[in-house]
Amino acid sequence: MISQKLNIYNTLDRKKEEFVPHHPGHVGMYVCGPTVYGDGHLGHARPAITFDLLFRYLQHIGYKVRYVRNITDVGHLENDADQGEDKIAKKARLEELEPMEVVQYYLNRYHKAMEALNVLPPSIEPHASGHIIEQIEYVKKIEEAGFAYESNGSVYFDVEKYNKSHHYGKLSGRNIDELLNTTRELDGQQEKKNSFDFALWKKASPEHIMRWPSPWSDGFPGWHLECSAMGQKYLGEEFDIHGGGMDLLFPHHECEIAQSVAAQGHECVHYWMHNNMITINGQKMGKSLGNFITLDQFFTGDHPALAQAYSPMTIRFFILMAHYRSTVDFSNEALQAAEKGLNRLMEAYANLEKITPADKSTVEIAPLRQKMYDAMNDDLNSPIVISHLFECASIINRILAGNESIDAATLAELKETMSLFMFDILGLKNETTAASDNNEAYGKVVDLILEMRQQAKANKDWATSDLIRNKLTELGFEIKDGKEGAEWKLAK
RNA sequence: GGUCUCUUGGCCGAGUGGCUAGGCACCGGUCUGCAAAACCGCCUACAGCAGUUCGAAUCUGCUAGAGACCUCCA
Repeated sequence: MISQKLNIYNTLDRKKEEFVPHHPGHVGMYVCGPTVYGDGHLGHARPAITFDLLFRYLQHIGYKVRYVRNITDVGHLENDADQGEDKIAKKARLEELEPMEVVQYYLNRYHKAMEALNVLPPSIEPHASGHIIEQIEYVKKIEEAGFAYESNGSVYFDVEKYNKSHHYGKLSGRNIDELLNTTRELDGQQEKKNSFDFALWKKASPEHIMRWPSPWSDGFPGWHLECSAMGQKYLGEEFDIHGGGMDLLFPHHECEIAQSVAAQGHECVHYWMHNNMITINGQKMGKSLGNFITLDQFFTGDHPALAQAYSPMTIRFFILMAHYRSTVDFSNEALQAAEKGLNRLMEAYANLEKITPADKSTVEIAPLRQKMYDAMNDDLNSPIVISHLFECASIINRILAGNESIDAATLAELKETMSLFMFDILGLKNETTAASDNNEAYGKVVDLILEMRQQAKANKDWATSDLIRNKLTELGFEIKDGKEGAEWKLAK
């Protein structure tokens, strides 16, 4: 166990707090996962990467973490549908597929994208559709506690009653009076006592495909229930961290708090963490606005707004270059800057192999290492960690240029520190070397060509030398001339 | 309309009362046959106005602009 005092920003109090786990040595964390009825876009990468960073760091500093990230495959209403049919059911009818076929298709693609982004799989990835019984039981508990009422086969949460003994709106900083006039007309509104009441169970209309039997009606669980039910099932009545996007703060997370307090008499989450949005032209990238770019489109470059393809690691690095609670604006310029910066770090790391240790060291690594820990402990300040990694890169380059020297022990420390923060904690990985190192014969051919160029240079045959270099560059190689011959690598 | 947040150099993006990150781009230099890469140097900003303070990008107020949530959305 590495002793680190981690501070995280708790949305509940709007300030940074020291993280103290409920059970010493263990962390339970729940993060709202995707609704799998479409391809993941850049916005989906943000919480995945943010909480992957937290997951990795918590494990690194010695916690045993159970990380639950759900898959939403039922329960959300389609707002543009006349009868409020289930999103997945609607998509299924359009494509004439089984609802679960649609779910499986997009889930597979989601997993593939996450793997490409080097996002570790969570400990448990429960499906809402696999937890209907738990959700029904949860509704019963809320009913027994007197905070729910049945109306025409549906069950609603009685917000007004709840608010008499608790504060509905404590997380999002709202109060019930403000909500009175600002709630939208929805299907089933006439069944509710108040417009701000939310559904715990919805009776299914005859054409609704996804439905389950319940004490109240054949129907489906309400919008906010799955996270409460599955969080409790796998992490207990009280657990440490609940994460998700800021756009889920209200009503989703607010309702979760109300549900858990109603069902079990107390709150269950100690730290609420929210990642900010990714914007495009200053506006939130989102499904409803139709301004999203899918992750696959980024990887292939196949989108009118993209000047080029961006590798998964460029996307990951781009997201980590900003703090998770800041908005980050998408642009080709910013992505290209991230790509170049990442290459620089990776090259510097690879260049560690070329360093010959000296007797004395003119550089110190320990203070840098501590600064990186400090940054992580300060609410996961990944941009600061990255700035120190660039400092490491600069040190390596200065050593190679002969401006600094390093002894063997410090060199080992430098390598270990960079590897720890770049690969283990930030979760970056080297994409380029893997591509160029894995075919020996092919590499030797390139070496041979460069040897021939070296001959030409020795003969001062600049025309031939430049021709070879230009042709290789055209083919996507990057040639670097050094004192002892040339080096090459495959440019991306 | 209500609630909340943001506005940092050419671009991206940290930073919350004095020590003024980092990346990308630009420019100058070293190196090179020429380039590239690398190294050295340069660029020193905090929307505007007023206030608090010995001192403010950082605190307070006002003004302007932008965004989020209030409806499924990461």
